[in-house]
Amino acid sequence: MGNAALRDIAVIEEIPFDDLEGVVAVDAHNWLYRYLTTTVKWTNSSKYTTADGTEVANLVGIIQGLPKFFEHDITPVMVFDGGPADLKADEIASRREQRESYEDQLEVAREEGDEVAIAQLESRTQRLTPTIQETSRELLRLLDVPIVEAPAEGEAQAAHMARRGDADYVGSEDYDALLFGAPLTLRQLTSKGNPELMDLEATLEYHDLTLEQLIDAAILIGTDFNDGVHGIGPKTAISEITEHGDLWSVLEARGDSVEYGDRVRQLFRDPNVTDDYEFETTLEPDLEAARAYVTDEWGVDAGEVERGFERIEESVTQTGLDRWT
DNA sequence: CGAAGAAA
DNA sequence: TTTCTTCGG
Repeated sequence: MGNAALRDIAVIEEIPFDDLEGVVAVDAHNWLYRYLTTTVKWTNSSKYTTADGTEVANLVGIIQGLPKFFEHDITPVMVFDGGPADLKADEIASRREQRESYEDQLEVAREEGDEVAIAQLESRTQRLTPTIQETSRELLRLLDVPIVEAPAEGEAQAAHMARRGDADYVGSEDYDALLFGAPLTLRQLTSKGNPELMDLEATLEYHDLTLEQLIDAAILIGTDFNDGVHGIGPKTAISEITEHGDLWSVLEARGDSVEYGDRVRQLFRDPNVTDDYEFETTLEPDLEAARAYVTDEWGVDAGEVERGFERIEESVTQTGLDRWT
């Protein structure tokens, strides 16, 4: 099940865009997914599909979404989910292998009934096609937007970067970021109004919990990787953890059990992340190449991306996008 | 995922 | 008051 109940636990406040400054490690999958579901929805979907049926809504989404960052003092770093770490010229074959490898792993997990592994793989596999991943990366590269390849969940990697101080915020709609230990998470970066700031320290302080206890509470409620205990919502989860200390004590006291509790706990406490990344925050986008890529190479209607490019261009000429160094 | 209404 | 369920986006 989902874990929308975390919203009731997390300390979240609206923050003016102009108060933001620094680097935001964006969960690229979530960010892109947003446009693939919403942008396509209310407009003519054929507009975002080429003659041979290739989805290009992601390109439109990127061009419409990036100005949000550029027009304010925040540099996006796009963190992609685990997959091929290297995107060179001869990657088609290896990418296919990678996909099949995921499929195989999923198959094995299903056969074994390993619910946690299934959930984990599905969260990575979802529905960003290889083409979408590839064209997104290429467009971002032309725009000089940094990309980081996560070994597994992009969410976890982004949180890791924020914890190390290499990013000031994690950008994601997902409350899981909190459980992965992201100090500050920005939500609603795509929509019109101001974003929300989710504060881990404030959350822990408010409930007088440790991060480990917060994770345990979340497991009781239910996460993307496990079903919670029936009858336990945010309120009782917090009070039970507070009373008994940790997950196992709570379960023992109530005579309840939770499937794969230890696995899920480990998933959040010690996620698969890497220190092997590097990026510059001084952006030098090649707008001409980006325009050509989107309109000429992929045939996107120029009108669809005109305003977005203009906004990016204005940001570039006015600020050079190099305020951060 | 969020909102709203039912159920507990 | 809190949790469960359903439905819309």
